[in-house]
Formats: sequence, structure tokens, C-alpha cells
Amino acid sequence: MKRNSVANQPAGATPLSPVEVEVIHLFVQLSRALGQPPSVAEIYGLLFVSPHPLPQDEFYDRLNLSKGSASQGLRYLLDLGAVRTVYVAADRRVHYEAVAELRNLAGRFMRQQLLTNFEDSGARLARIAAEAQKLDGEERKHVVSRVKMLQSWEKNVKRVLPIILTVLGGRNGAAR
Amino acid sequence: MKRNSVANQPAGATPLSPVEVEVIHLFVQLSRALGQPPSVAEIYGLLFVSPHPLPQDEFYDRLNLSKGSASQGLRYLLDLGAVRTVYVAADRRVHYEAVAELRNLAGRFMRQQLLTNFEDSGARLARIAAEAQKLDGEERKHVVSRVKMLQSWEKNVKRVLPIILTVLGGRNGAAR
DNA sequence: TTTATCTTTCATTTCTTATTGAACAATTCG
DNA sequence: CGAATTGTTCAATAAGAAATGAAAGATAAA
Repeated sequence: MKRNSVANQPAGATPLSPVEVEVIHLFVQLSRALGQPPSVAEIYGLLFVSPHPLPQDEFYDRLNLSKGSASQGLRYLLDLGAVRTVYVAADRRVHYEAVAELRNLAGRFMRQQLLTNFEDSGARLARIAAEAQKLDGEERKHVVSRVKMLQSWEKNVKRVLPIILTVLGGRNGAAR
Repeated sequence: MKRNSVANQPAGATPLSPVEVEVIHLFVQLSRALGQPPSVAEIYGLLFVSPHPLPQDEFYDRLNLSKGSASQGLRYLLDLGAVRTVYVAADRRVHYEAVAELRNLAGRFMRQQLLTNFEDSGARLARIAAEAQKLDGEERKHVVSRVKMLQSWEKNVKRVLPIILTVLGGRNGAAR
């Protein structure tokens, strides 16, 4: 069966309500901006509106994605800390609920994202600086100044990140 | 000819120096984190280290990408404001140079990125809020609180963005 | 005007990433 | 112990994104 956006559930599954559809859309949109796969966004979106913890089959029945996607997507969200498991009495299935505190979410996401792609940027910058010394005259002057610029960028970004997290967390999103 | 990373220039083109290679790597890495195509990162990286403005053929000769990619990539960077054109006397070709102020770069990039994916999120939130009123009892209560949470998130993000830009710009990257 | 140079466009191809689904655990129930 | 239910893994496939290259525009020089 093909993934035709959010549509045609298998017989017996409760179709998505209009609110659910809208909220899921919102998260899918967000996922594009953040470079995350849509299936993950769908899963998180559904969990986010749901008043109860949900078991895995809810996801592949109602969002009609494959077992595999549901399993992988949930594991990814678990690792990210965007979702937690909940024990439900008299039910064998593992249930999930959304972790919705913006500070945690944003923080973990950034860490994951930046660490994955960035670990060695400092080392690389040092290597570049060293290489630059081998150049001569005008060119060296220019390259050295560019490298300094990059180092300054790095420092700035490192300075800004904690601030972002603080501000995001300060008055945070707990609706009351 | 296939794109085999940064390698085999056509005969006659100056091969990339070690410094250039490293700097380009750095930008390609960054581009992954930001979800930008590698070819664009290569172009910007080369321009960033270059002490002179460069014409288009430099890009497809030395980075060996196609004319098409060079043209499109440069246009993209121009639109973003990450690159500007430079007039060079007695040369018919348009030359390009990098715009390297972090504040401008980051600002424009965020604006472009967020506007593209986000324009209507406010409207969508309003629609969701309206839909939520149609629900009843417990469920409505929960959905309404979630919607409030989303609205609060949106507000927080809008509040944080200008701060980020200010801090990035404050002591900015002009090497001296 | 004709020719040469430089640039853009866009249908096609290639490459990357996300998703599927069938096979294989693992667990609980009868 | 099976049998049924739940969950994971991973090779194969599909969907999507980026890059190519050939053709067509522009512009300038001869």
C-alpha cells in the first residue's frame, strides 16, 4: 500500500479528526524546516494532540504508515527525548506519550543535530590555520583573516546557543 | 562527467589547494546541518577563501560541477545575499565575491528558511483553535491546552530570533 | 551582421534518503 | 508446550532532492 499523505485508513481504524489532521500538518511543516522525515513528524503530531498515551498500532493504522516506520520513528523520538513510554495496566502493548516542554525538546534536538554534523569543526579549523601558514604574501594574509573570521563565528555560535535555550525555557510553553 | 566529490579538474584548471579543500569541507559540513545542497556550499566555500572575486567558470572548472549547478548555485546565493557581484575591468564575465558578515548571513538565511516553510503557521493555529471548540468535554480541554502550548511556542520563537541576531552581530566576525 | 563568449533554463539522470514489508525475535496467554 | 500478539531489523523499493548537459538566450567584439 502506498503512502498517500494522510489518508485511507485500513477498515476499522478511527479516521483522523480535522483537528488531528491540522496539528499533524503543522508538525510536518515544521519537520521540513528542520530537515526531519515526515513520518516522524506525523507520529509526534498525533501524539501531541492525543489526550491518551498511544500504542504502536494506533500509528500505523491511523496514519497508515508501515510497522517499520512506526517502530523506527518512535525509537528515534525516544532517543531524542521527545517521547516517553507509559505503562498501561492490563495491556501488553507499550504506550507512548509526547514530551512537550519546548526547552527540553529544542535543547536535545540542537545538541543531536549539531553534534552529529559538527564534532570536529574545531580540529579542522586548527588544521586550516596551520595550512594557511604555508602560503605566502598577500594570499596568506587573506586566508589567515578568513580563518580568524571562522573562528570568531564558531565562538559566537557557541555563545548564542545557551542563551537561546535559556530564553526558550524561561517563560515556557506550559499552557495554564 | 560524474561528480566525484572534490577531485579531478579538467586539464588546465588550477587544482584546489589544501587550504581550499579544507575550507570547502567545512562549509559542506555546515550545509548538511542546515539542509543546504553541497554544491552551494562548495561554491560559497571557494569564494570565502578566495582573495579575488571569481567568475563562473572558476567554479565549474575547479570544483568540477556542471555549468548548470554553478549558475543556479550562484543565483541562489545572490538571492540569499551571501554573495555579491563585482565588476572587473576588461573582463566580460560577471565576478562574484562572498558576503561574509555573520549577522547578515544568519539573518537572511533564517528569514528565508522560516518564511518559506512557515508563512501560514499563525493562520493554521487559529484554524486549529476554532476546530478545537467543536470537540467536547475532556478532549476539548486537552486539545485547547495543546493549542495554547503551540501558540506559546510560536511566540517564544518569535521573541528569540531577534535576540539571536543581535548577539551574533554584536561583536561580529571581522577579523582584526 | 556574424561570430565568439558568457549565462540561464529545464527535461533528464543520478544520488540520497525515507519507507515498506516480510522475516525474525520476544513475550504473554491458554 | 504451541499459538497469538507485539515489536524490531534490514534488504529492497519508492520518493524526493540535487546535479547534469544540451539547447537556447544574451551580450559584446570583430
